[in-house]
Amino acid sequence: MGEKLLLIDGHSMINRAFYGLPDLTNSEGLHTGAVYGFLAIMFRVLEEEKPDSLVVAFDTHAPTFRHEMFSDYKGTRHKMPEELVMQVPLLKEMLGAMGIAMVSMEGYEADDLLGTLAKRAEKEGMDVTILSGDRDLLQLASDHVMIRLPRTVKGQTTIENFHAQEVLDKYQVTPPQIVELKALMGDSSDNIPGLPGVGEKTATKLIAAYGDIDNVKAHEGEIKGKKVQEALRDHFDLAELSRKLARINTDVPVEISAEEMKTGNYYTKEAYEMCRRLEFRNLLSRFEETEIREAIQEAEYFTITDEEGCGSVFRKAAEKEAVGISVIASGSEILCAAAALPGHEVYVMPAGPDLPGKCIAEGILSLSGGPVICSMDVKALLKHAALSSDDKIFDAGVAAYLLNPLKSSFSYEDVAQEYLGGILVPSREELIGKKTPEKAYAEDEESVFRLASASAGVSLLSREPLLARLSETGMRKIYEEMELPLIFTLDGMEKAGIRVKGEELTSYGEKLKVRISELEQQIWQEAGEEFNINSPKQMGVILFEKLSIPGGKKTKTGYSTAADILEKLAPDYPIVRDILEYRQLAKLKSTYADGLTSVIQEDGRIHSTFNQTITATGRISSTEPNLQNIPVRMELGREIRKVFIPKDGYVFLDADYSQIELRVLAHMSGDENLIAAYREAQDIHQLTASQVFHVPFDEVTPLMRRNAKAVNFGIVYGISSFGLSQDLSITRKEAADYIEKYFETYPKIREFLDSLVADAKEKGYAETMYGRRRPVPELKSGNFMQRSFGERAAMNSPIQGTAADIIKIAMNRVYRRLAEERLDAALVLQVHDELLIEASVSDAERAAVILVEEMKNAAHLSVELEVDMHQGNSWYEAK
DNA sequence: ACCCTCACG
DNA sequence: ACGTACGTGAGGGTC
Repeated sequence: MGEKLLLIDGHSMINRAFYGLPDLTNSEGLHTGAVYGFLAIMFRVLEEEKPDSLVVAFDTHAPTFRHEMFSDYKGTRHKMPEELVMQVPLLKEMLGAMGIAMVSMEGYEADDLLGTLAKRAEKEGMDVTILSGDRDLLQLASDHVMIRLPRTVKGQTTIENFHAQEVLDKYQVTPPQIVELKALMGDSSDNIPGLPGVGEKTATKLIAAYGDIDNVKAHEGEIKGKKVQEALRDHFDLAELSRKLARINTDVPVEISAEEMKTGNYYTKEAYEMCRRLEFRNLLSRFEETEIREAIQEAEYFTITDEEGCGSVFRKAAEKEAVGISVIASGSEILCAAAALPGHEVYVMPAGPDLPGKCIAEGILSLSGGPVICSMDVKALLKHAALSSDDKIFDAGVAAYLLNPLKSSFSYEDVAQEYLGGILVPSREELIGKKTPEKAYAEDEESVFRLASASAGVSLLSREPLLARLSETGMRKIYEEMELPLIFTLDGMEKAGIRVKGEELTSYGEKLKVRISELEQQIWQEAGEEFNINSPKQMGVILFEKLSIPGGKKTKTGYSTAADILEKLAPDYPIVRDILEYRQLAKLKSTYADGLTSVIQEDGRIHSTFNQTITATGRISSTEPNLQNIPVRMELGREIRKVFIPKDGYVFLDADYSQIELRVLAHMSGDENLIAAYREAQDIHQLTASQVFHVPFDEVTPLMRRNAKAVNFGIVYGISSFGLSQDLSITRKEAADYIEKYFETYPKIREFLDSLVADAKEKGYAETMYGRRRPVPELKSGNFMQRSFGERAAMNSPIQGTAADIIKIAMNRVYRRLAEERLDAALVLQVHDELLIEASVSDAERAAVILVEEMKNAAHLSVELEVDMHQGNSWYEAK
């Protein structure tokens, strides 16, 4: 294979990085985002291409031969914003520090230098890659010159590659003809003039048919379209000029030796120092973790296809200090697994005739008590191998979540990007696209092997850097003592599931269906026409246009038909009342009656998934189905809870914290008044009303209590007078008045909330009592709305998050004690401040004591944690 | 894919 | 002036 040369279009790439990525500044206020973006993509391409030589070309300030030809020519260096101009010397300094060759030459653009160097290298038999953001470079593509154009779609950068053939495929013209195209259509970004009336479509058609503009001119008479004919006749000189401007000069007298271009070690001391100065933390780890990069790049891969081989892999793994494991499965059936061992070895084990999935599972289980078992998702692993909470495990997904709970997913490639210095691992998307691993496995085993290997490898290699970051951020303790045990607690709940009376759920649905049909007819009659009541758009038109009900616009897309709007209209319009009832019933039927029925498994139970790495605040979430939003507030919906029942001979124990968030607030703020209120009161909202409105406790009216309760909620959410006014349907002024009175009564609460905001502004994150962090980047926003949101999040997250921490502690303790004391009882649900246990009748009493005790004692605050517990033969009864 | 609506804490 | 309460997930409609 020939030598490989990588050429980078310096200005176009830094421009791309500047506009495509968020700006960064270091602590001295230096703008660095574009430099970072440039380096990130450069490293990515370097690792993909592994070139033997590398040159970065830059434009100069001086006018070029094109300006001499055409005074209006703009070129690529016009009008760069100051923040970007400042970064060019920084980039050059960094490249210099890394020993990377740079070229620029007065009178020529970077394009011309790239073209010249590419042609020369090609002549010498080298393969050339040009990295640029500028499509004009496509004219240089050939069989040995590849143009790579990065594109960012939804935050994901992909690179489009063009040899001559791809140019032809995509543009219907050869690379040299790109110039002819531009001659006809011009280019507004360079200010290259085009022929009037000729756009991309016409230009492509003409060049594809005639080859070049001279031949187009020669056949002027045949060309359809009077306008185009006229343009060719009157302005052909313009096209000739544009062609000259567009054509890259591949014969520039640029001098650079082969020796200068040779790649060496980029990770020099100078470059390291500069990364420190610019605060490129991700890049820094590249310098520190070259061994890790080598590990991935130089790992040896083995495929194991029989039991014996599988056995020896796990025996070998058992001797190691740590091992990375990933499993690809279809339901409960293992398709393949990968084990990554220290020392750059990765074993892929596809299940097959000589290697049953069960053996792989046993192999994983055999690691129990041995090495640290590392995985991107330990809970998923537990579905195949029931490791114990005493085993040493590392969960890279959970660790990465704690370090940044705002990310939507914790894939191995993200973890590699952030914590392994952006080492190159094939991304999931590249390997299997949008297909499920199951489907991809059926089509192409190999790609799934690589997926499993990458996942296992990254989980192993990321352990040290992730643990180090957890220690640095003070979250090592909650990782180890709260989140790791929780994996087993949640796994237990998922495996337990909850029994559901399927037939009753169905008949409940049918009952709803009858009433829904009645309402539908009624509504259509009242509307005077049939329409889709489920469509807010159609309903908006019916209500606010056809029936001229006042209530006007609300959303961007049209009329709001949300319940709070409709409720205000209900007293005056029967149709609105019917719609509200219809909506309620339709929701119950689709989401709950039908939705839950469809997820009842063969054991007659529903097994939800409890997600530990989703929420910004530290709460858990529940999916497929969501069992944390089963109706309770309205009686009709609440009835659904009657179908959730314990198995025969068992009962439900349901315990929930009473106002845990408000109690957390009382404790964290240290407000003596609120603390005292909790120590005395039967009813905190009534007492708040009494103190805020200055009336004796016994004279608090229901309305006053309701208002005080809303204020209490509002405080927890990060109070705003607007929000409160909406909730209570009062004016903003009245709401502001309530808030003011509240803060007068509980002065330390105001101080506390202010301090949360100030703290988060300074540190960039909000923090729970236990040290769990939630970044709040919105606090830095110049946008008032965004910033206000950040302030509310900074007030709410420590409160909601601390409550979440407390119930996690309680869950783990309950789970452990039920097991240790060998009670016939299991946790089955968590609903943020509520735990549900299914206990055998004989052990119910003892389980109840454990449940209440552990919940109350999960934290010792300056106010008691009060717990209400009920027993019942359905969730409905136990609540 | 995104919006709207609505169920829960 | 800005036009919102905090945190979730699911279903249905629309483009």
